[in-house]
Amino acid sequence: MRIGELARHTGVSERSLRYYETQGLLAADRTPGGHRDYPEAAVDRVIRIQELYAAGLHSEKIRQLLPCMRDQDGGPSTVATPRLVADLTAERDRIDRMIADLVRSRDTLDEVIQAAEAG
Amino acid sequence: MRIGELARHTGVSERSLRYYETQGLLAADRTPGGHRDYPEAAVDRVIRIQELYAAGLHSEKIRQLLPCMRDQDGGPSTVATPRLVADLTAERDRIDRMIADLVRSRDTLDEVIQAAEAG
DNA sequence: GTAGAACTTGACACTGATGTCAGATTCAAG
DNA sequence: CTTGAATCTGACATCAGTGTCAAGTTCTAC
Repeated sequence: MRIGELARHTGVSERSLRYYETQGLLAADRTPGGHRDYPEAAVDRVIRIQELYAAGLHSEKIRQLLPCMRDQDGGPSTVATPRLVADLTAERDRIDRMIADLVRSRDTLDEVIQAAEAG
Repeated sequence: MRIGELARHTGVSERSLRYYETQGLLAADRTPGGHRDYPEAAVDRVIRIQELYAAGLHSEKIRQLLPCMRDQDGGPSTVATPRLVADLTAERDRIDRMIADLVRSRDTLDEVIQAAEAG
């Protein structure tokens, strides 16, 4: 799969896909001419990466995390080191707080929206 | 209440509190010498503002939204215009998607953490 | 082989809330 | 008063992913 197709399938820009590669998050084979050639599994991986970015993780953490994730191919996965587990636990808690904040904001918006629709 | 105390009570930096003022989000009385003097209700308001920023709303949207929120004092609140309601509904849906993404990321982290603790 | 679409690398810009620093002023307590 | 803590304004930096443009190369279909 070429980069344009992958971009279309994931909704992630080509620019970002190339950036992910420089960050060591997404490998690609190359055609003889140098064009990137992605496997099918790249679609799921890119979506995961995008989600983790949205969750506020930085490239480095994602890079450490990815090999520990259960692969869609069912391939072998590395086990996280204690240090990484500690980091990820902190991230997990941060995400929990973020979710709680978002729910409160959503409730705030709902309240205003409903007040307007009722008025 | 002075800015330092407000910062301590809300966990938001003085820098940010001054910035909120420039954005029209947070008004303050002034002492004769020019120091800001906040009412008690500012604490709740700042926390709300912070949550809305965290939810990805920009200053302008928050500025439009704030007068429509039910005030902690139970004071009168403006009703959102149809245009604003449309905007807020879009934001609400975006936040919903964001929450769903975060939950997926949290699950991903949990999976890796649990795999490490089991291993 | 040729035209046009797709891809390559590299560089620069931007966003927008927040950190930080400097120099001046005000406040509060002794 | 005086002194030190707190606050003021203004300016500049930062972060990190992403947008965008340029000039050149490769791919694909006719």
